[in-house]
Amino acid sequence: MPELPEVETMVRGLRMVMEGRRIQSVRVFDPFLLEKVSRRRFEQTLTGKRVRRIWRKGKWVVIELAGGFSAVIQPRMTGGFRASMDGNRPAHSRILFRVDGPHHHVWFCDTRRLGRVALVDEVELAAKLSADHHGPEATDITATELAAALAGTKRPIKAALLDQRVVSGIGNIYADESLFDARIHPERRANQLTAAEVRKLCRSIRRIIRLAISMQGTTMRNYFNVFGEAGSFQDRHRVYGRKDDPCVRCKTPIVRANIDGLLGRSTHYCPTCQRHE
DNA sequence: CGGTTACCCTGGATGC
DNA sequence: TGCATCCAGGGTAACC
Repeated sequence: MPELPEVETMVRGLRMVMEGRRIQSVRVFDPFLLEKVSRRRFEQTLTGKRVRRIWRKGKWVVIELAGGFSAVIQPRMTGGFRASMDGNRPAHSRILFRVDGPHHHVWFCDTRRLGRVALVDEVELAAKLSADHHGPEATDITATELAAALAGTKRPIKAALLDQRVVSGIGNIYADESLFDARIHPERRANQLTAAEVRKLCRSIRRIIRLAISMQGTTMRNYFNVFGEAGSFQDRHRVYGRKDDPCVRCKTPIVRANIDGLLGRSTHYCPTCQRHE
């Protein structure tokens, strides 16, 4: 579920409960999520290590340990962390990190089990976070960078925005919201946007993603931060989840459609404000 | 190579 | 109430 603002919120919470602390134990309840590492090695490698730093790249969480190893977590659709002071297991909890702070228990929960967890050294970490997987961050991508990434592809602009190598951190919600803000139709071919449109889209992306971070992300159904609190950016959605509602700019009913090349994900837009020409 | 598709999972909502 | 069907904010391998 989470896109960049939700993952950023997640990471800020994790820092409060884990950063600088020592991991006392790790328990993997569902090894299915582990990527190329056994349950035993994952648990043993993390146990006893101090958490040096927690950060994110796009929608991926990095828990950096003293000594050089890092855990890289991809929450994908339904993954998230939950801190607690007692040992009660939350629903769908898959991994437990016990630390030496007041929030002794940090759980990784994932309803659909699509999330992935890797254990990497410095070299593997650099490879995982390279341009093979991630373009510039949506929080600060420049118009020059965006223009360069879009020039080479005739895919629909929305498909390009969902490609993490073009811009890192955007998912279905923020793609729709950014395109509405920039008044660009989601099916426009990426390489046919004018320079002015690319600049505008770039500003919209940065503005919306930053605003969403300040509002702790979007909670539609099951995203909550580390402390179980909902975000509030859903109150500012202009198109996502607003099918048939009047456009805030022109009153035209918002359309929800399936467009090609998006793996069946739904697309919301205003057919009047976002013209296809 | 760029672009598209199938698929990995589970559970809640919707429809009959 | 029960059951079938559809849908979900992601990412990647395999394919054309």
